[in-house]
Amino acid sequence: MSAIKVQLPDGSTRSLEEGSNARDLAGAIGSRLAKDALAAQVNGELTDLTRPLENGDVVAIVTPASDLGRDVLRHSTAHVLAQAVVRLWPGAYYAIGPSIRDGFYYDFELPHGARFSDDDLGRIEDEMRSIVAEDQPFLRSEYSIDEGLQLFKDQPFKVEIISGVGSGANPEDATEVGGSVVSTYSNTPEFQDLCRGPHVPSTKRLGHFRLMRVAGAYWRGDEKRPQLQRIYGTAWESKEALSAHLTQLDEAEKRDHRRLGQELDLFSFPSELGPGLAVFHPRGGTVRRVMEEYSRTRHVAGGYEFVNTPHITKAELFETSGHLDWYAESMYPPMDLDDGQQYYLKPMNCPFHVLIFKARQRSYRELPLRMFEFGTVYRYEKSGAVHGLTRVRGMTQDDAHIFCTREQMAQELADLLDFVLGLLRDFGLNDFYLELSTRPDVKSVGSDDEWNEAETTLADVARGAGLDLLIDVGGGAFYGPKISVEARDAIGRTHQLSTIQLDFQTPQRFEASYIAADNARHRPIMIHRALFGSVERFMAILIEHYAGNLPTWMSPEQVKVLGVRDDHDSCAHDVAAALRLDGVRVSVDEANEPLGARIRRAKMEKVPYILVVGDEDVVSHTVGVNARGANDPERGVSVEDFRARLRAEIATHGSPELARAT
RNA sequence: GCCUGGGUAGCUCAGUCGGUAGAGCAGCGCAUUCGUAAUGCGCAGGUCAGGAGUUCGAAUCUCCUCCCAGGCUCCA
Repeated sequence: MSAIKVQLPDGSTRSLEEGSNARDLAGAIGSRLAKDALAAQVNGELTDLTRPLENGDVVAIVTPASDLGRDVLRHSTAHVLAQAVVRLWPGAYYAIGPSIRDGFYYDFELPHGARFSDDDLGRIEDEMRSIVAEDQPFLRSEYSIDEGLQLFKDQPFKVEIISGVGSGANPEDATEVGGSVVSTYSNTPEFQDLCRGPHVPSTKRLGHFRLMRVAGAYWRGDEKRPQLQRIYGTAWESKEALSAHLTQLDEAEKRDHRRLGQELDLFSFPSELGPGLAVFHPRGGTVRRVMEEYSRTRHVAGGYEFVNTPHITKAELFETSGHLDWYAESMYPPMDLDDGQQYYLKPMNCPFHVLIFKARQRSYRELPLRMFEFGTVYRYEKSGAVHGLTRVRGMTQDDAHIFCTREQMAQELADLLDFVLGLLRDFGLNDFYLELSTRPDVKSVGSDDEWNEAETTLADVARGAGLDLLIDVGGGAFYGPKISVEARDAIGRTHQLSTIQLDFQTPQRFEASYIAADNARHRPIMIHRALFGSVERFMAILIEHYAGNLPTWMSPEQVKVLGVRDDHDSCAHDVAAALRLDGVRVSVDEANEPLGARIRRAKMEKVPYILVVGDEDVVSHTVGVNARGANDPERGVSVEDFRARLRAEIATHGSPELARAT
């Protein structure tokens, strides 16, 4: 009997009989591993356990509690979902069912125009559990393209995928099939699915899943093609992991900015105004004001000048800029005025800033010229796209446009990236990576040379920042590529925040120029940049990042002072007055309710500091300090000490709580 | 825009078979004077999202519109 040798991830080698597979290997290593094994990674390629190994292969056994393992079991759970749906709705078409972050989905079209409703999820889940209990093996078979077409002749979506692979029309289908071989998995003769694999050995290895929701999804993500119904599920390697995930979803829901916005009385969306139009209440208005004031201060220091522009304009402006060519659909419809002119609400600030640049002749000595505006724009977002403060129809951008020479742009961009990251850090975000979005396939203007230069310049700047850099192919604006700063929040979610776009086109379209040292006209280049993105969205992200516990410097109310009895109220007012001298936002909650009730209310309002004054404090000029997030209140803190502490915390934008939590 | 689900007091929600509207919190009034997350009693609060229809009778059934949620598409 000849033997083969395979290499393990730790570098050691094992001898196996010829024809052995990864399951045999796992068994040879240990019974525990054999029991856990879900799939294998052979020379970097994910495969079933049953595929025969070859001499010299590098083999890793994939187990459930790993990213690859979860991926495999989620994918297999998606197959079980499809099988369950076909059992319950004979004749259902099933399209694709990949694993995704935290789970999986599968897209279906039911016969006779039937549709899933939320109530169906329970029955489907029950059916899936019986399939799991039946301990069905996942068996792989391989066919030619023609055989595959015959096999799935009753499944139009599968036929399209197989034909697509044959013709090479959809390269991404190669992830469903594999090259020119059509592979399938069947658990029982009743259900067979087109799939590249790999899968777990048997359905009994699954089971810690839950179907989450049903949603519409266009076939191949194309809104012109039929809309299928997608069922989303989550699946994990253990009951504990599943329940931890569900708990985390609950936690995320508790910090949802829409919920906190209501609970903390920050903002609302009056239905009288229409979708995606928010009003900021006094408390939310305070947060906004603090954010804007801080941003202004930083921009002054950063060499920006401040401009203002109107909210509506004649159509001509957006014809020149090109926005009407690409974005007319998502602009509010024009107003037709008596003079025959059409006026639009502005969806962008940049063309206005170009006009300011053009208002007089410019010299190279003025460059870089940095114009900043909190510019309110209106975009007619599709009704299904609006979402809380993060996707609205009226928003204020912290928008600036920098006009500079080609020689200046690399340095200017590098300085800008530095400026951006510094500002974001001041708001308490500090885990970043960058994304470079390149020229879109169709929606774009300009020459290849210009785009190449712009992309190369941005890429160099991005790499110079020393952060991870991802490439988002085709994700740029129509006039130029962009760098976006992505930030991870306190619960690990990532948000696209600042964008920096390099634009050679707009100055040309508007024929902007400056006089250079050679006494000739030259074309400036333009950098578009927004740091918050929009004030509304950035506020939403911060609210969720801090779970509503905004750091003291941003809190709508920073201190609440409570007297123990009503004869302490005047002392409470004195303390508040002293703090107010320091610019602290402070109020007094007078003692006509029990202290505990007032403490509770202040806690629910997430006030950073609750000060209590009683008999001892009146005598010794002290307060009791109940800090948000601290375990125990302090007693007998001198008013002067507290003032100094608070001043320092506010000045440094400190967040003792977040520091405590991490 | 499309698919699914939803809209009852300021907020969170209950409301059975179609029989005429309910709780807790918040608000207001009175009493209570208290040392770190809920003092007691009382009062007031509703076009059941809006409109049309079926019915002796509609929060409840049907249709249309508006708004919200989760997705898909889109996101300068």
